Amino acid sequence: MRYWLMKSEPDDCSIDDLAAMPDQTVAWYGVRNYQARNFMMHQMAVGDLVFFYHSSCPAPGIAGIARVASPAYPDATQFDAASRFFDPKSAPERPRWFNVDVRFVRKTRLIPLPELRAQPALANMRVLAPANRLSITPVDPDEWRFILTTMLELDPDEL
DNA sequence: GCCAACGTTGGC
DNA sequence: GCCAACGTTGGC
Repeated sequence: MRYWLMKSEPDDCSIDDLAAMPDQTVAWYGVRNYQARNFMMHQMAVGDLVFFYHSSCPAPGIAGIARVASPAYPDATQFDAASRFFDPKSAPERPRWFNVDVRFVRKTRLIPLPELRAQPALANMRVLAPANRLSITPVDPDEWRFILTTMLELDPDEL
């Protein structure tokens, strides 16, 4: 079991939007970065836990918790000429881009980015690295536990 | 809207 | 395979 942080622009899909989806599940389409894609293809497993992070918005930060709900499968938007994620170099018989499905677990209080940065225990957290732009980053088990128990005052065993 | 960082593209 | 140009990300 691994832990992840996945960025979403709340204008596209916020934690509340995820909670309102049918089955509270959404396809994590639109990733067009090989490193992030490879995480989904090769390292994610159904059941992995995810911090749902709001990015490119007035108050960026962790907004909730989700779970990986499917294996990686070809991202449908790469074949859709009307989509902003269309990739003319991709073809159904050799897809370039994959996504997993992600299911809502719970909303949390918003932990703003500056509050994350202020924690010495999170000094090495991947998403906080200078100029990090990866939309999906691994989270160390120690970091996961620290954020859950100390910052959110939640019991990791009750998710 | 600015801008720094960084991944990707494409000419050579 | 190098590297300059360009596009994107994302915090501020």
